Amino acid sequence: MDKSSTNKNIKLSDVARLAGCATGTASRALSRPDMVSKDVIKRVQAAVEKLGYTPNNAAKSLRSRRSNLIGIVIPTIDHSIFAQAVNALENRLSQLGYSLLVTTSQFDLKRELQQTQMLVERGSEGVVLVGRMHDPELYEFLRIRGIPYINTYAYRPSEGHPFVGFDNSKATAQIAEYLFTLGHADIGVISGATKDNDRATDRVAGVKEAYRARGKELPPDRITEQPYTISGGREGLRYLLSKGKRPTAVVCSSDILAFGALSECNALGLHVPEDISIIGFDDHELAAHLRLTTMQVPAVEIGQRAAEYLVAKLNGDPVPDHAELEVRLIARGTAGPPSRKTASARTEKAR
Amino acid sequence: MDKSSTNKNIKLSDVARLAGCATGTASRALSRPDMVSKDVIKRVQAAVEKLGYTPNNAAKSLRSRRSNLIGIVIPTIDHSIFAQAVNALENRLSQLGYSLLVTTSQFDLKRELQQTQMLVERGSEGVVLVGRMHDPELYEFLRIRGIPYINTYAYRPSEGHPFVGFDNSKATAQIAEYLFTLGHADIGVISGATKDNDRATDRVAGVKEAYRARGKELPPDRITEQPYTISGGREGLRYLLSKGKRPTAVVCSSDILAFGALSECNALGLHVPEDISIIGFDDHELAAHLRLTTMQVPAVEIGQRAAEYLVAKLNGDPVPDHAELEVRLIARGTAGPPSRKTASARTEKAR
DNA sequence: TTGTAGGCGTTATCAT
DNA sequence: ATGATAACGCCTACAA
Repeated sequence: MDKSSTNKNIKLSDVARLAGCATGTASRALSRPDMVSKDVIKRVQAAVEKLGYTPNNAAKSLRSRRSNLIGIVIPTIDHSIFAQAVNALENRLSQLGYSLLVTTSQFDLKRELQQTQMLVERGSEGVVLVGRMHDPELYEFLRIRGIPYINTYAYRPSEGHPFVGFDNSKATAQIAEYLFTLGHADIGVISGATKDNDRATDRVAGVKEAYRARGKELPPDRITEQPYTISGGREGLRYLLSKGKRPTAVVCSSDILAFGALSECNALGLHVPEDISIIGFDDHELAAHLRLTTMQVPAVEIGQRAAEYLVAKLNGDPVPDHAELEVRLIARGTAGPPSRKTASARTEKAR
Repeated sequence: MDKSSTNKNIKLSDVARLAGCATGTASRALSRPDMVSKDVIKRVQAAVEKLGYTPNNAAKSLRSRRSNLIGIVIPTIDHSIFAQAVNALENRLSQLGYSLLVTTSQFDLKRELQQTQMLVERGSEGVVLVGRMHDPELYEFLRIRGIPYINTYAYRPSEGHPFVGFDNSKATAQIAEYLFTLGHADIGVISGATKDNDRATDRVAGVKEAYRARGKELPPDRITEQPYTISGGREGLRYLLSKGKRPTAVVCSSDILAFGALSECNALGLHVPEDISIIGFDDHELAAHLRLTTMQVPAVEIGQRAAEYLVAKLNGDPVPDHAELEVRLIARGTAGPPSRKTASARTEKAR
């Protein structure tokens, strides 16, 4: 390592000169060592080392038309379930020789479109998207440019897009069915904002479908939309309690909401699951700790599979366009049979 | 929007031809509209629209020697406190016209070096680092190439590097001092792995320093290192209880560890804070919910400031190299005065 | 096996 | 204000 030099603009031709060969040869020595003599390779490597040469990726990309960059547009990174997937995605991409460009849509489909275009301009060869509903122009943009992409955290192959994830509405339908089996007949739903959010929308829809499958309907006042926060969950629970007879069970579309609901039950002196059952979604790191019954989401596998899918596509390798991953209902302590006695009208206590 | 064409390889010269001007003029029309006539701008924009032109970023970077890319190497994204900072960093960078390349070191300094070099090869103009201890070669690499960088989540200006963050050892010293003031004299520490992790190391050191400031020493068997998980926290608490008389308070170097410790106390029938005080670090989203007394860390501000610092440096704008951000001890329900009666030796219950 | 030379798409420079 | 031309650093035919 040459310590004194301020070797900023070392280029391959400098390496070649020092190694006593042509630039093209030096290039081959580095990227196709099998096409070059042992001796030259050694000299080139020595020169690289001595000069502290780093390839210029812009030039490489320009010439080779390959950036080795993958982009992801995520609603927000500040969400443990997405963070886990991004982490897994990055690790797998890194192993496969790709780097990850991360950007956020803030749950705004127009912004998602803009950010995707930006990622592509920046050279992303493939794009990871969250959910299944995107601006139609987004799909068109990707199609025209021939950029491979994959929808994650959702599964709806009939829509004709590549998916790695699970069907959100089937997942909550399964939760509701589980509650029905336990004996519940009156279920409330605390949802995150459904606008521009197909995961949230589908999760609410799943509960409705489960009702319909039993020939019933989920009443509109059994659904409340709240911000994805603890206090959103608390507020949601209070809302549900304020509508006449209280539901015997509550399905939350994220664990954070469920934590808030749990917290509010605690504050109100409601016993879980005796007085009311609460079920979450995600299997957050702390769900086990709080004994929350919840739906486990394969975030890590989603990240890994998305990486593998895109890289396979880019290499022209065959790879299925649809991977339905398993979600698993983890029965812990917050859901049980409804209590025999009719729920006493204690809603006034809820403010 | 031209729907039928498969406009992949539209270049600026195509736009220029359609707009009836020279390539260079078209370039200026897009990037320096003030140097070009209104008329040409309009024609160029129309041509861009019609052809669906997207600039080739590799060519742009190669020629202009600017990538508008910033890189970050983070131990893991899968950690709410880092996720928050990355989220804030990305949002701020996006506003400033930069994109973010994210990569992870997995708490390994050699890997951190490699990843940093990779980020720079990929064209990052600036680099965000976590912590203050890095491979010396990393600093050298950045210095030689003249790449601006900033250390985050730490503050030690005497080391001669740019910092935006807080002094981890001062923070835990403050926690220990708070406990001393409450009347505690025997404090245990549950730390994350300190290897290659200056934040963890400094946090342990802070408690030691607080002891020394009072002319005492923190006994080695009052410190345990555990993985950053709930069960790490539980295990850590059990370890501390297994060493003779139990400490009256425990400082955890992250909230996750504290949640585990709390959980274990609960399982053991230990009342918090009557029997034992527990303090965390981070002010995790759920800390308020669990009434955890903890140190609040300005993750969002760290992310924003890091973005602003690097962009200012790249623009040649003056900007201070050191920003010490405030941490704040949030007193909630898990720390209080030690109980009067001598703690009964109930350690055998802790397995 | 190695050298030579042209071009990837853009912006900068120098004219006009 | 605009046009022409030359790089930016690398890779890859093609020639030797």
